[in-house]
Amino acid sequence: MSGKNRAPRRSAEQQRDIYHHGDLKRALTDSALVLVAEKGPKGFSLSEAARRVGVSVAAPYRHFRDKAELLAAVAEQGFLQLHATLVDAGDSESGPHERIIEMGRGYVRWAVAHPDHYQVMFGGEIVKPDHPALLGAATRAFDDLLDAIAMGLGSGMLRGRDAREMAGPVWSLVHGIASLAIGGDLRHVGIRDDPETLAGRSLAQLLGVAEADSEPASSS
Amino acid sequence: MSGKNRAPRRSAEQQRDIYHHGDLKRALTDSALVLVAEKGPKGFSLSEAARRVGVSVAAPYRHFRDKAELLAAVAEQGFLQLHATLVDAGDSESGPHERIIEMGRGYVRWAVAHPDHYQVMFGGEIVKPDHPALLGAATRAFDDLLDAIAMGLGSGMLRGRDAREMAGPVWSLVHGIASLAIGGDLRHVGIRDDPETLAGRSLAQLLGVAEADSEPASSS
DNA sequence: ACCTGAACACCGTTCAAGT
DNA sequence: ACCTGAACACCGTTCAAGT
Repeated sequence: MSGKNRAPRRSAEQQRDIYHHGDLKRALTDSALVLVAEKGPKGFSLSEAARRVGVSVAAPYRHFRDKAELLAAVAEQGFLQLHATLVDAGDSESGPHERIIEMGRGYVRWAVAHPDHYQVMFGGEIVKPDHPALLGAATRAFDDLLDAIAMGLGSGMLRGRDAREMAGPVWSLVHGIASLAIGGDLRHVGIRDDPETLAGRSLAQLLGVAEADSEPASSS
Repeated sequence: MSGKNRAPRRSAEQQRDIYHHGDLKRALTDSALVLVAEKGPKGFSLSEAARRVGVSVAAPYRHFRDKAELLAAVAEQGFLQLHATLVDAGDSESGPHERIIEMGRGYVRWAVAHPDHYQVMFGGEIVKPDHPALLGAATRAFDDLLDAIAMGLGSGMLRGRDAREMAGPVWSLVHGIASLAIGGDLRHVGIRDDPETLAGRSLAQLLGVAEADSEPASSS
């Protein structure tokens, strides 16, 4: 009796068997994340991700509709990390201008530190509404900025009408700096400032405030 | 005698023979441009470009080192068009602020009108310094903006220290708007303004000037 | 339920061979 | 000098078949 009697036969591959016990999906996204960081979003291939994780090239299709859906999962992870970075950056400041500026600096810092990941998130290979979880994660990151602006408006210390209307230029500015810095385009035209510094200066200019010298003087 | 006696045998393919009389290079870039506009930079393939132009898939390698070099030629064409657009936009204005704003609007207008072309130019598939002609064309477009700022500084109507330092935020802002608009990201977070309008508003804010209502009132 | 093997159509790139 | 034909290694995706 008992058709389930399967003792662990190959002890060398024990870990692998356990790893894939319903978690091939996570294993693949982890592998994809590493591959994207190693060879860039262009060099990433679904086949290699499958090989690395020890399954056939057809196996991923049990967990992802296609390559784009796996990349969407990678992008989603990126937005979660970016969200955490923005929350951290915003927490360390009290005034609305400084808060927005520090969030912008944090945004650019994360982007240039993870250029390939950032390119997956914004490289245009994925249509975000096709992947609800990705769209949600992206929206959450944007909401961090939106909330900071709304708080500033509410306190009266920031002038403006609508938070969403004000968030457009701010996001565009930091995304533009991140994107051009990653592509090397700023450097190519002789702009050699550190991107994070450039973000701070640009945001101060956009918000119409004099810029603090480098890092904030104190946190008290 | 005469080994060159080759009368036109296949009249149907006469045009094609003439077309490739030393101009396969141009034929391929033209074909690539159409393909990129039709199927996006992602869907573009060197093989299909060759097929469309009526040569074998190996033929392009006589004229381009690899796929990237053909894409670089396409990107170069894009920067030439963008340059022309910026010159046009700048010519129609006299004050430095208005000039810069109109150039920014022109930049975004061209980008959203040619989204796939723009993605080839900034999608990160090409390393610009590897293709001197491309780098030159890109620099020329950036110089349009640089010149407008330098003129404003020279006339004293624009305040600031260094033109290149001021160009960074301006370019980043319009590139960010163009890029996020093309990716649909602005729409996804509820920012439904026309990108060109957003560019005008954002630049006015960055430059610290009150914005003119929509289009400039008159050209005199 | 989940994975493999094999197949399909399609790439980018190389190279000997043709004219 | 310029192009073809054929080959190579590599994709993404599908599907019958295995356990």
